[in-house]
Amino acid sequence: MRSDARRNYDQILSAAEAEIARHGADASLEEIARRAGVGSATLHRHFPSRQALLEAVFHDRVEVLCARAGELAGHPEPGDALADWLRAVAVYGATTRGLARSLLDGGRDPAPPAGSSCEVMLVDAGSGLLRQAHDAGAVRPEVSIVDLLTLVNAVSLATEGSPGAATEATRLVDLALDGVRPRG
Amino acid sequence: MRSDARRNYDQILSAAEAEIARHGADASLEEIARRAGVGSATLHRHFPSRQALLEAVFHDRVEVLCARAGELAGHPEPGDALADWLRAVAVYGATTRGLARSLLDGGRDPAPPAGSSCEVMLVDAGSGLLRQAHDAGAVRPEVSIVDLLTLVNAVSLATEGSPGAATEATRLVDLALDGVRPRG
DNA sequence: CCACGAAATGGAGGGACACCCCACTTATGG
DNA sequence: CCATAAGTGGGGTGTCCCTCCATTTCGTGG
Repeated sequence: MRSDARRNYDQILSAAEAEIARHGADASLEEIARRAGVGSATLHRHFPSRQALLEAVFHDRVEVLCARAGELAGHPEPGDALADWLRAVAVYGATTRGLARSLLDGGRDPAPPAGSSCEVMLVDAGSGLLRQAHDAGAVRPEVSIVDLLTLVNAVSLATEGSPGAATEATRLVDLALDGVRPRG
Repeated sequence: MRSDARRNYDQILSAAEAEIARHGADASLEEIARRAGVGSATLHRHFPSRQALLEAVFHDRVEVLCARAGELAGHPEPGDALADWLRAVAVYGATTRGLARSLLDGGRDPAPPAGSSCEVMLVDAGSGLLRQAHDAGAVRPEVSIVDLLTLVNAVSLATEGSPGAATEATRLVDLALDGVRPRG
């Protein structure tokens, strides 16, 4: 990759990060190009679709979440480890504008870039935690990782943008984990 | 209201219904006006914002849901009645393109039209069912109707458009009601 | 050091959209 | 029947996404 191309790529990415933080997943691509100091054609060559740009912007953050799943893998209480991780995913999604929406669309679309999408990364990272939780009998056997991530992402989506989004998202995830009906 | 105005209003509404069913909440307002056989200015006068149009389109359907809540009010098992209703709301949202999105945005926005929005209608309708369920001890006391509708709407949003959306939505609502953790 | 080919660029332009203005049409009550 | 106010829609503006292509820039082999 030529050095000027790399420089432009990075500038676009950081402009996109700022703009998406301000306006969410629907941020104007032209405005991003403008702020990055490049022409719109350059943006479109580096990122052929809006989804591609979103994935690139959120890739680092999602990687952090995946790393957290790795740390939690050895936790003595697999059920708590899974719950902690799901809460973390929900909070990230609820507080990072556009992420939840991007994950939702990314999971729906024909998923052009094969297995490297953010959604796939999260599924892979969560699968291990869920397996351990299953083995420990801490999670109903019929629950899949896709179920859990769908639910958590839905919560992120629904709470994103509200004041106290993180608190709200955590509450709702806990509610789904424990159930609406009282125990006992 | 003059008779021709009323006629145009109705034509816009039915065109919007068809177009939103085809393209979701992002349907083109110009296309709706075109299919209704009116100018775009007419559409914008009758419905000052996209949200206003969506609310009008979904008003009837939401009313049906509210009526269903009324029917379920006298059910001998308040917990089951609430669960039935929440499932119905989730299925409606998941199978009616654009509804969930509309409810989400409607609940977030400054809500211009005071208390007549679809979101408020559902909150009102659900409050009675939840109170009865609370009294019967079938629902945790700290759970509010807004929590439940947010969760259910989130599920609708996340499953909308997928094949078998209704089944998927029902599954996830049941999961949230019973909890991810097994009962003991 | 330089010239050259490939890589990269960005501005212009096409097509679509939301929204607004304003000259014109039409329903309706007296 | 007609005056008037309500209602209309075509066209204009500004924005957006995306593509084409003439031009510039990089990096390398002589």
